[in-house]
Amino acid sequence: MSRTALMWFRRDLRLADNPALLEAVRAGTDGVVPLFVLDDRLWAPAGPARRAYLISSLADLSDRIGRLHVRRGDPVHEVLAAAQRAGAHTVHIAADYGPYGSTRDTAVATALERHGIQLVRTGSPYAVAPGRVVKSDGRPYSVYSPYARAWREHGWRPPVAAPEGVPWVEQEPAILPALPGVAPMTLPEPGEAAALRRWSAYLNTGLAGYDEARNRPDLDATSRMSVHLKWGEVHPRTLLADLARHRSKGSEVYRRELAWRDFYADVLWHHPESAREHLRPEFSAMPFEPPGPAFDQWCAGRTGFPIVDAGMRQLLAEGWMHNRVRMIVASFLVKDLHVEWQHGARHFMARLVDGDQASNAHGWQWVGGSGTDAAPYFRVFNPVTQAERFDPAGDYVRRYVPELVGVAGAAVHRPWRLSGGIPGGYPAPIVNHAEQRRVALSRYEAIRDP
DNA sequence: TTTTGAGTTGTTCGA
DNA sequence: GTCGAACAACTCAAA
Repeated sequence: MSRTALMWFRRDLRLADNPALLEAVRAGTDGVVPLFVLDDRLWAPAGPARRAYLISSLADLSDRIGRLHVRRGDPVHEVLAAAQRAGAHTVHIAADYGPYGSTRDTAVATALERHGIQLVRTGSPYAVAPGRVVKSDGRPYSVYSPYARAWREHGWRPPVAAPEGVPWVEQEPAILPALPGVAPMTLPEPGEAAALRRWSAYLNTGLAGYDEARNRPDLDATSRMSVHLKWGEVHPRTLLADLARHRSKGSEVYRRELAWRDFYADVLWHHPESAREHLRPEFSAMPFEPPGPAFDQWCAGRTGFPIVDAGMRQLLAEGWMHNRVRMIVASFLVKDLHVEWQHGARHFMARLVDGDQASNAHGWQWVGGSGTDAAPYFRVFNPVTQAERFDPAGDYVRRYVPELVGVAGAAVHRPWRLSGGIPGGYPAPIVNHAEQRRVALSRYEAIRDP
């Protein structure tokens, strides 16, 4: 009887701290077939940055294990076909809790079962899997703080080591398919080893000051773990275990950010429709503007508000944006341009190298006010105040907005005030913020008490 | 069972 | 310039 197992990698492109892989090794005494399926449904909306990063991370994983089988198509067909070719009796995965992923996995499990093959789910991409932390009445939390407290009390397992001497099965030449739509751009170094190197360096140099410096886009003060967490090149358990050994205010705050990640995955698990719809139904009555020329200017980084434009251009250039700036540009789209959050969220997902459906949709809804535990409606980010507070010398803006490199210091945040006028080629502000703030507040007022 | 108070990444206004 | 209050409404947990 065959003892071959199939390890279906998805968002867990690592060998260390990978319980599903340990299960596969335990079950596959005769061999473990490593498989990745480029899922057509996920490939198309991933956008050039995320596609390019994924391909290079897969190449890295393939190098490390000898040969990763990469297929493209419908997972229901590809996983079954690969399992049958290998004679595998079990297929091993880390559970996916997203609206599409969980449905897809159920379909794959059903197809496998018809052929006597079992889909074994072990672990998840989260420290605490969605649905595991609930209130005393059994219902899910809808507010972050109590969730985070319960999340901490619930706790998580310690990391597990990478398996040694895995009998990887080389089934066929695994050449990454030539793929259209992969943009040549400068992306973070991919792979598990690079992720752990970066993390280790951050632990020693950046973490202690994280609580303050994390809000400063002009500094390179964040860990940049988001892309590695997105693809599971590192598991949050690994980070949490290291955080516990590096006690500081920065460490505490960093752990809270990991709790936000689990919280949003939990919210999406309980409310799958919130990936696309307002979580608070009253927002369906909110008047929004259809995306028009102003939306295009926002996408292109030509709103005339330097901090907004710098952020949007960083996104286009690097597939990444500093989190503080994500909030500023999101607030600008929803509350200054009155465009529904879904349009901005879609643009983000098409560009971000670390784009995660749960964090993205609920980050946007937090800003827009329609989410679980969202910012109160009257919290409208002022793009100039935010810029002066968090990019005090204007370095971040000048890095991404070449039209303004000649403007020294914080004056760069108000180019319309420069004595020589707005530098050539840079747009005038497309809206009056104070005015649009009042418009936003009155629109929120309207849906509050109909 | 009911009450109370804390929470939540901001801005503006007026003293 | 600095500081506290006001800007709502609601969840959650402790009292």
